[in-house]
Amino acid sequence: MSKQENRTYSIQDLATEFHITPRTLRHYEEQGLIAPQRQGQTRVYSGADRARLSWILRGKRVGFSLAEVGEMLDLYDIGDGRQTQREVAENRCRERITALKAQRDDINATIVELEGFCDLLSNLKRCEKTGQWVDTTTGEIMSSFNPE
Amino acid sequence: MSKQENRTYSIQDLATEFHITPRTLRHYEEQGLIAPQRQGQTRVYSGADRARLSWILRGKRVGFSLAEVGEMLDLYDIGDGRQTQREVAENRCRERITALKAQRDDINATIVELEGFCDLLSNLKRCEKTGQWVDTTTGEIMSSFNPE
DNA sequence: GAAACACTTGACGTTAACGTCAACGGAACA
DNA sequence: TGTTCCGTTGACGTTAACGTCAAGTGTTTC
Repeated sequence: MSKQENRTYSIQDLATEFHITPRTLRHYEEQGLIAPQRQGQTRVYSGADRARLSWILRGKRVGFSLAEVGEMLDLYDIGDGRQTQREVAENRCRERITALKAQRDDINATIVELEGFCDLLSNLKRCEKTGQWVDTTTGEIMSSFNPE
Repeated sequence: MSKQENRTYSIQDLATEFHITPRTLRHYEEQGLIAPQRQGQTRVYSGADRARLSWILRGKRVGFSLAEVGEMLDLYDIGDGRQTQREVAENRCRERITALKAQRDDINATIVELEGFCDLLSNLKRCEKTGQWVDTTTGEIMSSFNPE
């Protein structure tokens, strides 16, 4: 059904693909974020491991700590737990969503502000009159400059 | 023109308002992110300092390091520099915007996925058939569970 | 069968972003 | 005038997330 159901990956395979180092993968394993099979001593990663890694890295990109990523992954695993466990998981999950939305708002605000500043830089003509840069959050003047 | 043009703030004022510690403010000063006036030894923060702090903290919330925040603030200050300086600033700025948009995409994807998982938790009935949780990024099965 | 690889496990080093503590200074008040 | 608050400057401690060795174990390759 899937494209390649049971492919496996070496530590270097995943490291190269996701632009990280083998050390990083071992570190994630030490932290209990991922647990590949072994062939003797050598780690063998499955497709599910790869998906987990992808999740971990995206979690990192959005600002989660490894501990937080671990907690989120645990939530998935709790999916098959008892009713109360599931409710706890759902609440933690919704909290995260709320936090992420707030973070998205911060990012949007920053983008707007930086774009405004960029436009101001690329086209000073339109701002010769004011020559001031005002923070959109507080309405305070952060700095001023003199157009030529 | 502004509401309260020339108010000042003590280190504790700002610490309390922004839910940080005085130590943090001193640290930001050590890193050259902010430079309040002095009355003798004591730091006296202006409205502009407050705006700067607000910017710093939002930068942190969106995932900037202190060094990156410092660089961004420098860009603002370069606004009044020479033409070439300004072009450099604008490029760096646009790079940042691109990165922020990518980050926003990551956040949106994470929100979608978490919301899907939340819904799955809160209403298992609809998933009794599959009982599997699939990563949206890779299409790989991350875990499975048994509905009651 | 020796060399070259890829992988392993320690274990110590590093950087960022503060926390924490000691020791001190000046105003304000009982 | 002594204590109680802010505030200050060192300076060392801490945590997270790896980096960076060293030293050893298999496997393929010439």
